[in-house]
Amino acid sequence: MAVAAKSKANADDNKGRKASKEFRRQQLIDATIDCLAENGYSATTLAGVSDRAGLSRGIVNFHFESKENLLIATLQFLADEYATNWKDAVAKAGDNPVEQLRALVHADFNRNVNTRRKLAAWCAFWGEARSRPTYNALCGARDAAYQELVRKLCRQIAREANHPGDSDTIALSLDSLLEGLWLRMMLAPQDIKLDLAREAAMEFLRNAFPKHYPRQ
Amino acid sequence: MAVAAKSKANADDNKGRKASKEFRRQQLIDATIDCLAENGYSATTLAGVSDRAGLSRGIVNFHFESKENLLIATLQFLADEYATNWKDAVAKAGDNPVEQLRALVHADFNRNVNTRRKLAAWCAFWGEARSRPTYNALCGARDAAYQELVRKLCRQIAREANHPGDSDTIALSLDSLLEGLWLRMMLAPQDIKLDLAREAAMEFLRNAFPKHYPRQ
DNA sequence: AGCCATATTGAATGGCCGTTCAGCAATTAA
DNA sequence: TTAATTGCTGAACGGCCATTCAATATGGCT
Repeated sequence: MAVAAKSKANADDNKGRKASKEFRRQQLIDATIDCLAENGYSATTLAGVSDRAGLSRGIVNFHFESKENLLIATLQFLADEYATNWKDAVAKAGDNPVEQLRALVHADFNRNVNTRRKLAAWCAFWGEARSRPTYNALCGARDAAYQELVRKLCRQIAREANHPGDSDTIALSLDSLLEGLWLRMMLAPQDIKLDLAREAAMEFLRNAFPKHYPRQ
Repeated sequence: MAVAAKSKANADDNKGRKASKEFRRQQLIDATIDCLAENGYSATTLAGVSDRAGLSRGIVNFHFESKENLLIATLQFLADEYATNWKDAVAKAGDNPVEQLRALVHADFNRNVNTRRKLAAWCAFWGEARSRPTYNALCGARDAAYQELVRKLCRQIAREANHPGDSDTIALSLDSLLEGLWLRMMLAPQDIKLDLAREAAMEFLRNAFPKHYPRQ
């Protein structure tokens, strides 16, 4: 899905040999996400990926050198997309920390980033992250910059409100809650839809900072 | 570690051929948890498991028929242990919903259940759960009964307090927060220790039900 | 048209891993 | 001591899968 990248000015080179290197890479990354979502990490094979992309067996090694590289590139893509998403959202929210934090939370449930297949792919990498340093580094999905920003915003808001609790603890809870909601959406998608999850996260904000996120 | 089970009255049959069937199974399950934690799901092999258990190659198929069965038994063990842990904790907490919920939260950070290796094993299964119905069923770690109880307790407490928010939403957030904290403890164990995670969860309760969980 | 560069193919290769099973060793019963 | 039972072993087998690479197809260029 959503193959956006194109290297040069040539627009619609999407089929056959005309496809640029960048396009092929993205095509294979998309197929990999599909396979991860459908079969899990352990059952994701190069044969499966190339079949799904409608290309031949050797194609991945041609474009990525190895399976490992393909998987890293896939995770890298997910991480970049995720980071771009929340950075854009915050940038659009203006200067107010309260609005910025609200935007950050909403960004997590953006329909572009928060797809079933992408959720499942993230989760597949989480499962392997402990044993692979490279994955672990990229899997700090909500990476250092994200966490730092959440902490900063919580601190600002808490100071304004003379909030009794420790703002860093609230920031940690918020991070974890968002990740936990993603995990639940993966494990039990029938129970918890996007709107419900976002509502749960907003309810958290209302409880943590009642003055800044009033009800109704 | 912590191999407790023994089938009959014979106590210290822990080595050699005397080991009972149950003991061997548990020994292999423990080795599997170690391998999952160390190598991840995809790199967990029967050779690795039997090596770690100090037994021969064919041992797993002898006791479990197949690798798949071993993994299911391992997940089953983790799920049972987890369930026993929170049920015991709640039982000891008396009749008060407030105390019961507090006990439930604390149970999640019990040092018996919340180990690095067990966390990592859980996470390994989460990554595969989407594509394997059997795992998915068992991976509702905080299973139906657990979630039902959390909802019930939140409802009771919220009613007493005339709480403005929807108690089911708070219950969902709490579930997700706890799972998210587990995930974070796995992905970044150096950043977040047991005490910090528990503190974050308790802070959530204080914010959600300030009258019932007062500060200090 | 003819040529070159290069993207792509797919059969061949080799390694790894789950499974099998005939045999061995330990324990128990007779 | 002998026989029978049963836990356990580890070599052998077969299948799957990542990787390689010589051959081929394609598009751009002159």
